[in-house]
Amino acid sequence: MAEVTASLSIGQIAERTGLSVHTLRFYEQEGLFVSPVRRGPGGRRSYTQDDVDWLTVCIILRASGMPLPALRRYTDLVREGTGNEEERLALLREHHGRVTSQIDRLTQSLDLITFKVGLYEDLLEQDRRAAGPGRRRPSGGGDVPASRPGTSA
Amino acid sequence: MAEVTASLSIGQIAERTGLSVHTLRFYEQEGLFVSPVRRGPGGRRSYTQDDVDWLTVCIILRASGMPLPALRRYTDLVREGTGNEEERLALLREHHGRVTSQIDRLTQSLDLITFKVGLYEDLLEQDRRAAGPGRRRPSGGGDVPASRPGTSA
DNA sequence: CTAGGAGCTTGAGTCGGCTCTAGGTCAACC
DNA sequence: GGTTGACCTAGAGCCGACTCAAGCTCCTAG
Repeated sequence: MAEVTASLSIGQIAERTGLSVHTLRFYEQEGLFVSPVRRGPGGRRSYTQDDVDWLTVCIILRASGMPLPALRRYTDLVREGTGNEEERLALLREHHGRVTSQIDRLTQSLDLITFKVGLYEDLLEQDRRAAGPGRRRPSGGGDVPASRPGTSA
Repeated sequence: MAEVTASLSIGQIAERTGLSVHTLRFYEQEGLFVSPVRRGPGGRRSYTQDDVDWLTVCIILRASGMPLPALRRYTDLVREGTGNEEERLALLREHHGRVTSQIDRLTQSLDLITFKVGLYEDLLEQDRRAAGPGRRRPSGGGDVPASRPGTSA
């Protein structure tokens, strides 16, 4: 129970968020802070734990592909205070949709990749088993050039 | 059984892959075709169904975030023919890992987003129910500025 | 015979999201 | 009192992946 509202330097924020100091200044410029960043002696930025918490949310939203303009809009709404919850909800729902469909796309892609990995594993496994008697297998993993057209996996 | 190895124009390829003609030429320049794109009369590019199949794979790999250099490397390996299956497998496995961890990250982010959507839904629902007797709720959805520090959702 | 439309090449431009540089202030330590 | 080291500003640069522009060649239809 020592630090109640300790003020943190940009370097400390960088440390605990994983963002670079460059990025922190850039985000500030982009309006991604709910309350204007205070300044300490010498004009140095001074942050609070609240800023870290907000940045944590921002980082998660960015990591899930929310574009900066959307994030800025959301920040604006929060900064404006209560009364615009419908719009915040709409924004979050839209992003929710984007993320789920992105997960779907990735999952589908993953199917193909897993399938191809399986093909190559089998192929190499067979090669290894046929290694004693000097056999040479001429076929590939579905990607071989000059294979029968229309048979690519 | 009409078209055995019909040759397709760049426009037709664009149509059936969804890539733009610009992008097709760009991909060619980037070495993303297994066999060199043939040319028809007047120097026009002429593609086959095999190219479409390969592009389909490329599109899926790109959609799952494989960078162009990796995709080029993979293409190179396939072009070289049999003998490098281990490296192809390694490449695919690495990408497989990237994709699964990306899905994990997105799924985690989705948790937060779903949670926040829930908060705002509840909040608005309460507002709606309290609408008769002229009550005004002063609190937000976990993002409100000037809420108690450390309580942001 | 000419007007469109599809294609060609080279090279530049765009966009999102950082990332870095240059040149300066300031406080603290040796 | 000089040299770090963290910070400041304004603005340029970079990277990945396209995307477009200018100026040309064809072919085909009216």
